[in-house]
Amino acid sequence: MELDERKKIILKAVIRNYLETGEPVGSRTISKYTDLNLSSATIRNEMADLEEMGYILQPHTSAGRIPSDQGYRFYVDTMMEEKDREFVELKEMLLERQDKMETLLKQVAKVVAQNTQYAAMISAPSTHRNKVKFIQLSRLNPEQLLAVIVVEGNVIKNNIIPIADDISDENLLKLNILLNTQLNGLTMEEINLGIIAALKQQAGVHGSLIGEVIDAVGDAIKADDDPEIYTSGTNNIFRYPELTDNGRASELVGTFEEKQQLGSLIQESLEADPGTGIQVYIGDEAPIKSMKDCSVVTATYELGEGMKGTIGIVGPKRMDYDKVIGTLRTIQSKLDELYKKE
Amino acid sequence: MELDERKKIILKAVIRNYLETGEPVGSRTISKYTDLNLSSATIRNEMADLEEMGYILQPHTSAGRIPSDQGYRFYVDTMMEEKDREFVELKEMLLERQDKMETLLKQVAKVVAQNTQYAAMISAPSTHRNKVKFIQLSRLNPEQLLAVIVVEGNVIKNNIIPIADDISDENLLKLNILLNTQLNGLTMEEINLGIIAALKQQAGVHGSLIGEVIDAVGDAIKADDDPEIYTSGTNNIFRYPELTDNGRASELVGTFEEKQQLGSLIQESLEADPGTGIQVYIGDEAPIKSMKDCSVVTATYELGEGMKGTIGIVGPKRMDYDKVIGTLRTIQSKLDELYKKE
DNA sequence: TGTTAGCACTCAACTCGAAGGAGTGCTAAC
DNA sequence: GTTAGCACTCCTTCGAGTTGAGTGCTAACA
Repeated sequence: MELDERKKIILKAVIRNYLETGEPVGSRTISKYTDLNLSSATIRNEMADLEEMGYILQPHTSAGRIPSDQGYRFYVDTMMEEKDREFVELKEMLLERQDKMETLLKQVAKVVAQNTQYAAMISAPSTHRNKVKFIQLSRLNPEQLLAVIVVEGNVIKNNIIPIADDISDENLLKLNILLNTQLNGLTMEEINLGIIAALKQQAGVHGSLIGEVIDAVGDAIKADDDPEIYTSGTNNIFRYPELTDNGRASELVGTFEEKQQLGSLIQESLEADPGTGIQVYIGDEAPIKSMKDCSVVTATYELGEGMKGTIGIVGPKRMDYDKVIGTLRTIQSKLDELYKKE
Repeated sequence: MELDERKKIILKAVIRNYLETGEPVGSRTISKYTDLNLSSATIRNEMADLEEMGYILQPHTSAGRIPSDQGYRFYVDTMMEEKDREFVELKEMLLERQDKMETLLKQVAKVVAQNTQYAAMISAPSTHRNKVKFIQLSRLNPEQLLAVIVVEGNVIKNNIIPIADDISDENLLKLNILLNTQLNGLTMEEINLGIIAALKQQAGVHGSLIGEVIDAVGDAIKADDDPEIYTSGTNNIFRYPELTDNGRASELVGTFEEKQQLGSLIQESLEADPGTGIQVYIGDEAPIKSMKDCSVVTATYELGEGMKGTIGIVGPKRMDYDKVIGTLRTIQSKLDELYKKE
């Protein structure tokens, strides 16, 4: 069977109505709601078809219809194609460029959660593809060196390196020059074991000490800080009984604490990004079991210089997709503006 | 009226029983539970007295008794006096000394939450009283300096300082020497505006540029990183209906996300610490409104060099105080061991 | 005087059935 | 193809009745 124009209108009306009220939608409501001027009986026939086709379903025999996952998917797909969403005016917007990335990200998560009334999460941009701008080794004391590495985007990494023997100022200076000339301009991704080995060779036969230090610097660069993810508005899930009834709240709250699980979701969305930067996962489509009754909308953001991160919004399937996507687009562009001048 | 020995035994029996079952305790239960060999009628008389004295209360006329806040307080106080708690064997213990403080703290929170089955939080040790070990300014590029400050305990702070004019290598070297000779050995707390002003004077009439840089270094030192607090096991609160019924879960989950509120609680417990390092807040005693139906147990820990932080456990009032306090004591000593050798 | 048995009473929790109502599917007529 | 009408379904709500745990009080007992 085909989804003819009238069925589409009815389907959309059902979904819109359900998004607003959260209650199953009956045929009489649709009959009044739309300007199709059809009786409820006719609508009933159409709705029976739509149910057979899998777009809507009945919680029980004598109830109205609610959208199925397939129905939501249809709605999201056609909506996204149909019109470019307008930007949304954000309330309590207070995004300023921050010294600390962390502060900014927490702010963004908060603004998003407050504006949408869903749970929000945000991942720190990966710096793997950022270029090393500056490396410095300093002697803290005879047993410890301090390595400071600055990459584009002013992300700073520190590492304290324990050393077996003291190192002379001269050697330290040489080492600093060597590291900077050889590594500056490379991305963290590019600095692999081969390059480290080559470095060691160039450092000459200064003995194992230098080798150790170079290894430690390499480690510091590669060190994959576990995925930094910040969340906000977790308690917004309590606004939606379908997410919290039957003790499901516990599972969801737990998931929001397990940053690793959220990380996998964000990873997935980065990989699957078709270019629009926005993706919608409905129910089982998200790779996290505890979110099977949720919808997740993710957006890739960019903070200049190719630093990409992801914002995610988690809410009930009857989420206000328009508003959420609008909010995310707005945030995307604000962040873009904020860091354009760099 | 006095709390005679028999009343104490009965009160403890009521509390113990309620901690185990979570159900109001009736007189017949006590009559069998204790070896007082008293009939339920006698117990009823005693319980009526205890209620009048405020140690227990009835949810409704025909129900058993549950402990009041005052009752819990009595229980905790006498228990804590009576015996030194034994340490508790921790399950899934995996505490290793970590390069990153953050990783360790998250681990501790997780271990505590898993072992107690309550919600746990931990604050990063304050470094205000730690001494500055090392300061270094480096030139990133003509417009930016990088300030790196290392304090005892190997805590590293970074700051990028924008400068109006380029600075010569010579001046930078001088500045570094000045900063290190003047500030090393002082605690972050001690470095106030007066000292900064004195520094500026010593730097001479090098003009406003140097002054600005010194100010920025001062700011970097004082910069109060907002209280780093990590939580784990938030979803454990769902194990206790009295915390989650009537939509109270939302408020609690929200509180666990608002690190600032948790910070005030931790601050309060640091200030009130009588020396034992362990404190119990029952109901309203904690300074956070949303925790009025909870008990909070806090413990101060120390990571060598006077770096003190706080661990907190939040659960229902009918918390297994013995186990919780034992767990915290165990953690305290493990952390102490872990960092003793520094 | 303290303890106990006995009894009437209270009140939350559970069960059950009836009533109400929203909504459907089907049929027959337009 | 559309619609009015009607029987049917099934969730929800409500009140009544029942149950059972537990109490407070009284009177008797050691």
